[in-house]
Order: sequence, then structure tokens, then C-alpha cells
Amino acid sequence: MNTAPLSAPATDSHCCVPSGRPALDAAEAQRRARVLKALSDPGRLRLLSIVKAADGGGACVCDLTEPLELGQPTVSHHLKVLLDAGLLHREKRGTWAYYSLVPGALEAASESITGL
Amino acid sequence: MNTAPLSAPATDSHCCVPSGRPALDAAEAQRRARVLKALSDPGRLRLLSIVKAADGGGACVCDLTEPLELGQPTVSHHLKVLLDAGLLHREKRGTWAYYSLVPGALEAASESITGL
DNA sequence: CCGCCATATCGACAACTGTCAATGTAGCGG
DNA sequence: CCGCTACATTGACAGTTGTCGATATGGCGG
Repeated sequence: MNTAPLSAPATDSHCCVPSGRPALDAAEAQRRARVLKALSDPGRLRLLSIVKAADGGGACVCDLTEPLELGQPTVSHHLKVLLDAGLLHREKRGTWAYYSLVPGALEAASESITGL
Repeated sequence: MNTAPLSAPATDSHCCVPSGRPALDAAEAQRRARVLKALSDPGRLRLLSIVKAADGGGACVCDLTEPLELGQPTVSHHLKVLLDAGLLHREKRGTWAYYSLVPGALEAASESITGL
């Protein structure tokens, strides 16, 4: 598979710049994309927004299910996605699970865009 | 639609905070998610990176196909996604198509995360 | 005018994602 | 001990997404 039918190095005189460095490493791109993918859902953005607003003690799932108009399993799923992306922290207290923002995580994600 | 299912003020005594405002509007969340979804692919991140580096005249597709190890139709597709998201600008010059960053677009996307 | 080159578009297909209903698990109250 | 409440997990299913090969379009050179 290849894509580069042109292995010829010299004869290459196609269009514009001769191209330079790899710019953004493939592995680094994948790492950043994974976090951004977690942020690319309306429901999850709203979850983060609510959790951020409720910071100080965290928010439990029952506070998150209603305003989103989504079923409880769905909210639980989204929270897991955000958890796996390193954006949220979970703390189980008794019967309830409290979610809170991981400090600096949103800023890091934001910089992964501006720092392209 | 509704967003405010809680007209009942008193009977509610479930767990933690009584919840407050809608935090992030559903429509606004969807708008932000659409842009972030365009940014949530490794290939597209690398495309933006290369285009950003080559700024000054823009980059043409032939310069973008090789370093990404993706087929030409695939690259064209990704460019269209970024175009539709308002992140890239296209200018056809002769046979070639030159892509460049829309000024401020990346910063706006970044602030849609920090400004939750 | 004919054919090549750079891009875009189309059609297909596998993989992934969001959603829900049903079920499982673990504290708490009677 | 029994059932309830809060949450997680599973399984299924429709819709979306990334990728490619094939084909269309459009400018340039002979």
C-alpha cells in the first residue's frame, strides 16, 4: 500500500514547497485526538460544564441525569469516557459517586489545539 | 424539549446539591462539539499542523498526502471536514488547491473548551 | 484535440459510537 | 434478611466515521 508511487527522489518537481519535517508526530497526534474525541460530544460537554459549576464537592450521577435528558446508563457511559480520557476524577462516597474535574486537564486539552 | 424538567422545588431530596442552572445550553454544546469532532482525528490534527507550518502560501494536497501515509481521496475528505468546520480555507490556483488556516479558528476552538 | 496531472466525488465496507432496556452490584434502612 | 436506592455493566441496534478503489472534473502541455 503505499501511496508513494514516487520513490524517485530527484525527479520530484511537483508543486510547491519541497516539504520539510514531520510537523506533528503520528503518535502524538493520536494521543491528542483521543482526548479531543472525548470532548467531541454535546452530552459530554454539558456534563463537564455541570461538573465544573458544581465543583467544591463534585456532582453525583443523579444530578447529571436529569438536565441532560439522557438515560442513566448513557450518562454513566459518558462519564466513563471522560474518566478514561483523564478529564474527570471519580470518588465513591457511600452509595453515591462524586465526579470532579481533574485540575488542568481542560487547559491541557485546549493547548493541544493551539499548540499545533 | 425542555431543559427544565424541575419545576418541582420541594419534594426533591435525593443526594447532594439541588442543582442550579442549565450550565451549558444544548444548542451551544452541539455547536462546539461539531468543531471539536473535526479536531478529534489524528490525521486531521497532522493536516492542520502541516498547513500551519506551511503558512504564508498555503499547502497543496500533494504536499499533504505523502507525510500522512493516507490515500489522496482520504486526505481530500479530511480537508473537506476541516473546511466545513470553518477551520481551513481553500484557494484554487490553477491545477492545485491551496489550503490555509482560518485566522483565529483554532483559538476559538480552544476557548470553547476552557470556557465551559 | 488528446491525454496527463492534480483534486474532488461516489459507492462500498468495516469499525466505531451513542443510545436504550435489561440485568448486575453494592450500600443503607426497615 | 429483604427490599430499595444509586450506580455500573452487558447486549443489542441504528447511525456515523475513516478508509479505499473507481470514477468524474478541470486545467495544462503536447
